[in-house]
Amino acid sequence: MCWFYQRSGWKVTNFLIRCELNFVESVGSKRIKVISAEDISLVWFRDDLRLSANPALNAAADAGKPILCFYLLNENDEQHRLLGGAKRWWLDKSLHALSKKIESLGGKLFLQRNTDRSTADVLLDVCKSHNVKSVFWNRRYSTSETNIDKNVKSALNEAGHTPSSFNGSLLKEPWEVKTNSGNPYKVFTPFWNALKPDFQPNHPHGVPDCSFFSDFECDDLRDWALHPTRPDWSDGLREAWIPGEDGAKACLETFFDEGLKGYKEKRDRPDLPNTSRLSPYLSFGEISVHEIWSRTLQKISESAELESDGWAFLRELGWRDFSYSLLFQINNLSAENWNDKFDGFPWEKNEACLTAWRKGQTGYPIVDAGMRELWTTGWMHNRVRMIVASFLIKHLMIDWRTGEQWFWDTLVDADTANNPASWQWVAGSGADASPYFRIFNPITQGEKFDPDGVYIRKWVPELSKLPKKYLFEPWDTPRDVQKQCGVLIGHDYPKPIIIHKQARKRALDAYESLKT
DNA sequence: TGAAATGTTGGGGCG
DNA sequence: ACGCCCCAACATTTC
Repeated sequence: MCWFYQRSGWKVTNFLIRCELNFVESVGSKRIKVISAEDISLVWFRDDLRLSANPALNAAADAGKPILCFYLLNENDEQHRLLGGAKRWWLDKSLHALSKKIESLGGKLFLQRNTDRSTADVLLDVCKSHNVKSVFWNRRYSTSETNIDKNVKSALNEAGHTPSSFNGSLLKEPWEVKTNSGNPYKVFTPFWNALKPDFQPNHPHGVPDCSFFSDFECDDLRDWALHPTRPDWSDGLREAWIPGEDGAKACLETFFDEGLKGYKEKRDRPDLPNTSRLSPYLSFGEISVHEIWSRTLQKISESAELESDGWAFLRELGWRDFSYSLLFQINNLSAENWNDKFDGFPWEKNEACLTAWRKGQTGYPIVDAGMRELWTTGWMHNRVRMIVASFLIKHLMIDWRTGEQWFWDTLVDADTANNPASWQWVAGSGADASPYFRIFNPITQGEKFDPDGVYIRKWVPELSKLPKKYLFEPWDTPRDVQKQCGVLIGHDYPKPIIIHKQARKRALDAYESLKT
């Protein structure tokens, strides 16, 4: 069982406390030197771990002063949601890549960890110590993050520094897309129709010409111990991903070469390579969404047959902005139902079922394949995310927040906005949400979207020899066929933990009770 | 960016 | 030739 809980809450917390002590012991010996007579600029990297097409960095370059590149690992959890295990792994690699890139340009990334002070105090210290005049960053959009950033901004202003912020991660700022009456959209399609026509990508091109400030001592990334140990469960992640800006660019090109053509239809097929897999890069800001937009438009203009596929892909970028606009409007999108009717929903507590879901042992092959892909690679195909989410929420009737938290811990692309917005969409509590009575059938969804069973056989190898006829409902396999295929249902692979038809009825009854 | 139940239609088998 | 049944295929509605 140990492997299983390694990434979840309390162990991570204990782990952090250990590291915090180490840090406190070692920090006293470090002296931050103040050597520069000339003032410098600071670029505060957060969810924008890239040098190219980075508005904050470009603005700093335009200011003409040497640039101090700064990253703060915020583990002061009163305000900030701690990263899950998979993202901590990714962050480690991404910061390493960013450091190398900055070093190749003659600079250095200032790494600092924050466990007990306010972010504003940390920033003020750094600015004072290094004679920083101007501070540049790209904006974040959750309430907890905007609160932090507001505090930092006013603290810097009071102390005589000059903070300025930019849009580095969205197509448009949430407050820029409004209905005629001036309110934010609550339905995706009109939101998209309002955003799409006059959107002009405006992130700068390439890496700006600038000089870096690197005369400082800072934390060693290795001491942050973001990489998992005891056990190191990250092999599957390492095989699946190349975090960092170069990996992001390579990923985009691969998608253009192998996935874009046919995207509109095939993006729903987990057995095919037609999704972009850009989500983790986007969530860390390793690639500019404006750059993706213009490169896609360029592809469309080069080849007319990519028109509908290209726009289907851009529309998904629109969903990302839509999620952020919801995040921006609500105090805590991962904790509060967007639609407060759901506050009274009779969620079930069932640890055994929850564990089976997390481990990919529900007895429904398409669900288990997805959950195992997630555990192994830190990622899951979008169609399968909807299926497993629907299964947890509607078949097991477990609170969507529980699923959202599991995804937060295990996804390399766990996104502040997309993750909770999508869970709420499936639950029916979200904006423009899937109607409550839309309950995925985990058998027919498998048949429809993994028609040859390639995806299921890959991730649920114990079923790999089953003929297609039984692959989606393995419990119906005759005993002798089970023996021939080397899998005993109920022994080598679980019987379904819940009967679809009964679960469907139970969910419909529960949702019905909301109305009264 | 569903699924299931229910309703309708039309062709073929058959008395 | 006709009515009747069966049922697949499709359409509509209901959850």
